[in-house]
Amino acid sequence: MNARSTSTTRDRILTASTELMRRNGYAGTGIKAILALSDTPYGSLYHHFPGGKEQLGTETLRQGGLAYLALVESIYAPGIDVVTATRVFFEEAAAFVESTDYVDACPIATIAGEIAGISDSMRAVAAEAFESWMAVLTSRFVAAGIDPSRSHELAVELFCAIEGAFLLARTTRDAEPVRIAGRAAEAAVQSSIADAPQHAHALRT
Amino acid sequence: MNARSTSTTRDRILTASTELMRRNGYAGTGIKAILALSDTPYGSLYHHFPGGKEQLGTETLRQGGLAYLALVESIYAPGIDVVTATRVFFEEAAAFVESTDYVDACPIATIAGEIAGISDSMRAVAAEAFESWMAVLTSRFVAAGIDPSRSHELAVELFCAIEGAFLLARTTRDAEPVRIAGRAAEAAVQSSIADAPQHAHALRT
DNA sequence: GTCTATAAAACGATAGAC
DNA sequence: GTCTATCGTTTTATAGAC
Repeated sequence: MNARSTSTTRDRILTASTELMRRNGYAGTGIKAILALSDTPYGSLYHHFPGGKEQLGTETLRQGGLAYLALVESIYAPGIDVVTATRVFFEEAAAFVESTDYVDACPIATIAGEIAGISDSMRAVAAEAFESWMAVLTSRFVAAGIDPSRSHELAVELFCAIEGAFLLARTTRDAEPVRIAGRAAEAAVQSSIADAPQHAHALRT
Repeated sequence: MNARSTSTTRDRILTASTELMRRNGYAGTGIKAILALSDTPYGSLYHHFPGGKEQLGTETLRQGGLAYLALVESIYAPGIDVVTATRVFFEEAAAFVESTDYVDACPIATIAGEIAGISDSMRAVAAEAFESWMAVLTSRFVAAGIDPSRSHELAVELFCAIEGAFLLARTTRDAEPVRIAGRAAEAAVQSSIADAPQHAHALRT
């Protein structure tokens, strides 16, 4: 056995789980649907995921979180202008939602909203993923000269804008909310840079 | 039979459904759990909701939408300063999420995210509810002297901010994102008024 | 590690007495 | 309109052959 063959089946299951759960949520996605999509026999799933559905959900959240983290890091590449990055991020998000006919948006938001109140272990993994995205944004804003405290707020604002817009876009089958949220986000980043002091930080009244 | 007794059982079922589905979603909420919470026998549900679970979900979305519409209308009361209303709205939202130990937030967002891709009829009802809230916001902003097109964008931005913040607050068990989003929303409304070409007098000072 | 057959429980829904 | 008993299906999970 080589390294590739030992992880292929497991990855295929996880890919199918991510695709289905991001659309229909955790409770709305059946084990059998995951097996059918990944073309995997029933028993293999419990060999690779002995913890059953909850383990599968947890690792789906983790994988989705890492995938989106990579996307955020690639768009907010170190050294790239954060205003431009913000515009590109929302533009690409809007185009993506449209390209999937409004079924796919955030890989883990639907799951997170559903399990936040019933599984604390899954909730914690989702929280970790969300915070990892915002940590990247915060660090990029700080690197752009924005006050650390303001950078964190800005990251939270951007997160809220994109997630709220994703929900609205999927529900109304219209990507315009993502573009509207994007223009607002871009302006917020722009004005935060304009307000940023060059050296000593001044207290704002 | 009088008017009150004919609607009591039905309302009790709907109240229980709203409470459970807003937390655990549509697929995550079982009929039996709704019956147990509402202390209603099994058969009564299918007497009042012959369409079964999907009808129950649809009317839950409708009721949740109307309840939140009333809340938005009460906070954004005609004649009240929209900047103040925005601050109050987010402050009360943050306090509410905390008071429920981060399990309750938007009454229909969790359901909407889950069913957007599987039930077009339920999706349409959720979209109608979301748009009714934004219509109130838009009309209030227009009344405050903000350009109609800008008013609509502002309403979308506020919707995205609160829904994204709700998701983040429930997932991280922290209401601070709601407060951060609120301050940003308040500033956005404020600056939109400042940019407004005409007089921005509130009807009442 | 892969696969099938099946167990055990939960689900949505119905029938029919009252 | 209320309530109980129960149907048929689907669900998660396991057992055991290969």
